[in-house]
Amino acid sequence: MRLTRAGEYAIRCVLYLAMHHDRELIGRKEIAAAMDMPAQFLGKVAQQLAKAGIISIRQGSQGGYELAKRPQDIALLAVIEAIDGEIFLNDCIHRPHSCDRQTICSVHQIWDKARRQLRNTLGGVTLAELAAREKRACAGRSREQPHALQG
Amino acid sequence: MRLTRAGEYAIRCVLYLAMHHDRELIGRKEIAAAMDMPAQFLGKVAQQLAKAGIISIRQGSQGGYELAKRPQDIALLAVIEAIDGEIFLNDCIHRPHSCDRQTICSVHQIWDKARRQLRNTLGGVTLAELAAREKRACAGRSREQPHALQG
DNA sequence: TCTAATAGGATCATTTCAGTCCGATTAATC
DNA sequence: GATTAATCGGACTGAAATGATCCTATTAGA
Ligand code: SF4
Ligand code: SF4
Repeated sequence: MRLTRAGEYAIRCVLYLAMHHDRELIGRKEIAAAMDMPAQFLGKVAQQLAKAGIISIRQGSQGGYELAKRPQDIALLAVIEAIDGEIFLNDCIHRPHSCDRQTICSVHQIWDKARRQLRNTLGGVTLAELAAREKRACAGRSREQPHALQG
Repeated sequence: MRLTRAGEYAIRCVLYLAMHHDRELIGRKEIAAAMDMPAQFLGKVAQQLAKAGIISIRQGSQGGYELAKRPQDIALLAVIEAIDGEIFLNDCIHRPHSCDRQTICSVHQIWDKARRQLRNTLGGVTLAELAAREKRACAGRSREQPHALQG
């Protein structure tokens, strides 16, 4: 019942890209250093993101990553599911064959409802919103600095 | 992002107990057979449920399990969390130390919201409701049988 | 051509999961 | 009291997922 590390890194990566959407291409190492993750691991994650059509990658010297769509067109859910697969709180939702009793199971419906709710929440947030909020938070923090360095 | 097998078994176990709440004590093997799970494994799960105060266990000959509270006082969430631990979609929610950027992280808040929503949904359903719905579904199905054996 | 970058397959250590085994313990019954 | 039927609970195991890292190939700018 938790997000994998790879999923978390994927989010950090695209969030960084969204926050620097004005720049064309951003190198893997820069992203990894800024968002605090292993650069090699990010490479793996990025490949999956590219396959899912969320980012595009340029190889070779001066290569790097960039968003394949506009930040306001990428939902958080899409990023997560590109890495960790579609969200299914309980297996029986995904694989009907995994349990015989689902035709009468009252719990099954709860899982279905919970899953819809969760995917809805994550699907309703775009990278554009997240990046904007993040920038605001950072700005707020630097403005605060003279008053309260301890934060 | 999924329920463990142990959690699923725990739910099945307490659901069975709730559906037979009129009987005093029910043997482990009977529950395991009826709800289709390994009896040994159920033993492990039951111990945790007992520690969490959800069921009580009687040892010795003619021993077995029973609900420690009324079905309407046991939420689905409690059963799940007794086995799999408190639900945290993302580690940073649980362990603040696991990520430095959470003070400014816009994604953090989304996880927090999603988690609250999920726990709310699962916390709002009691065993009494589930058992009642399950019984109704079974009754409905047996009434249907003469008409459509294929289901 | 040289060099700086990613691609992508192989590999590996650790942890989690799912489950089993088995001796110890408990309590009803003979 | 002995037998028997049940759970307790710790040790153990195999399989899979997770979280990486390593290394060679490929790509493309200078
Ligand atoms: S018992 Fe119900 S909730 Fe559990 S796996 Fe089967 S259908 Fe799903
Ligand atoms: S970056 Fe944000 S969401 Fe991710 S672990 Fe850190 S605080 Fe949590």
